Amino acid sequence: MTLTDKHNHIIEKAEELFATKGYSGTTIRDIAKAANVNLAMVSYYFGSKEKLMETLFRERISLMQLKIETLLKNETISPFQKVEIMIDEYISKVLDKQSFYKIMLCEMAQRKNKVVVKFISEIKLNYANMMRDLVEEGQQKKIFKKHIDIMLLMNTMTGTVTQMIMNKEVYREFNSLKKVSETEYDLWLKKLLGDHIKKIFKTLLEYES
Amino acid sequence: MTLTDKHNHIIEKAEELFATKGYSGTTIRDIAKAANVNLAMVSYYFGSKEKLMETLFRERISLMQLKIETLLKNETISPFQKVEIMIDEYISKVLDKQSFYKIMLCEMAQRKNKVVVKFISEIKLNYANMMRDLVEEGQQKKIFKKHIDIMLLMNTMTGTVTQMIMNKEVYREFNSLKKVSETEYDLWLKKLLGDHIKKIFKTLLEYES
DNA sequence: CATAAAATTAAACATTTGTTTGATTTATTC
DNA sequence: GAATAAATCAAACAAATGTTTAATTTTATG
Repeated sequence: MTLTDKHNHIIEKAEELFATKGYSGTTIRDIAKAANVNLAMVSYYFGSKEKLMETLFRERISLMQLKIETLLKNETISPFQKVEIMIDEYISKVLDKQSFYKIMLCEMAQRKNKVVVKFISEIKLNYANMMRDLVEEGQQKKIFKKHIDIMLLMNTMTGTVTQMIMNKEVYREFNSLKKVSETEYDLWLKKLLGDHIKKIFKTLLEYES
Repeated sequence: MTLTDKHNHIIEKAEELFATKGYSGTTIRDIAKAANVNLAMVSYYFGSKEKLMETLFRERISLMQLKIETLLKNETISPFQKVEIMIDEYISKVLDKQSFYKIMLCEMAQRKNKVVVKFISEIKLNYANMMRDLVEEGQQKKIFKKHIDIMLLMNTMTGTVTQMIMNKEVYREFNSLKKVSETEYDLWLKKLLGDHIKKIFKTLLEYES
């Protein structure tokens, strides 16, 4: 099924609404109004509300895939530099698609839609497998420690990023930061998260020198 | 408003349902059936579905509060040992109340119910303030580093725990672990998470020796 | 331009929703 | 034990829900 501009427009609006009101909390009428199309169009284009959700996931998940084949082969950069690149790429993707990540989070908590859960599990495994490849390279070069719990490590990364996004307001309040624009804040957050997670990964991965 | 056994029974069932189906995805009929009471009883006892949710939060949030006044005054244990105790206590509470934490997560992502968002923000600030006190003690004793981002640190803890809970199945699959009972797995998870987070906190808080 | 296909619409459909009602049963109080 | 209050119930309510229909408009095709 190839998606037209109309499809994508509806998906975009649905994504925003699902993120702020939840799947069940969002009505087809909400989506139709936000997308400026007739109520019947949603069913006409996607079949049903559930199928719209699944199409949204199919569409977004593919964008979320990390690609490191070329990165892995590159001999000019160190294993940990590769890990750093992967961290940066992950943070960029999440900050770029915050709405979708919120939906993913809630869907994973509730595990209601089996198709959606499968998508999320797959991307989780994809991330972990990439990281495993990177870690194994570092281990073979005797730079990284043995017995690394890859998925625990990944969950520290994904968890930290998720929490920082979901608690932006609380973070600002606690640190009494001045109000800046959303994009400006996100840019700063990207740097903060990158440095923080890299520091954690460094101590967990590398041998003390 | 003092809660009777009947109140608590309905709250408990509602909690389970909200966690697995979401707030909007759960109907009053669902709750009534699960609690084995008449449909009208929910409104009779709580006023409305929304007020039931808020009562649930008021009830659970108070249980979640960390208490460290006595801990802070205790001179016989080191600042980092205090941090370790706090980490253990947090993990225990979350693992004990996984359903509620899932609800918190989704509610914080959606920020629809202002009363609920306020409760969650308060507990977040409560945790951060406790940690700030502990960190400041360690800093005064020249054991902890300066310029610690308390809330970033806390979000790494809460995020890691959350992700490990939400991705239990994926974790097991990735590590091809054998199926054990839920409680058995949680006990093991508690240890794993405790060690992991303490290690992270140690490197982020203490000066290298 | 005529015809077929695709897109769009308002209206209707049957369910499901949260909440209320008014009667009935149970518990409490004097 | 009568009177009052609290708890429970089935039924009803209007509003909202996802989906479909059948008519109309727009677009594409020869």
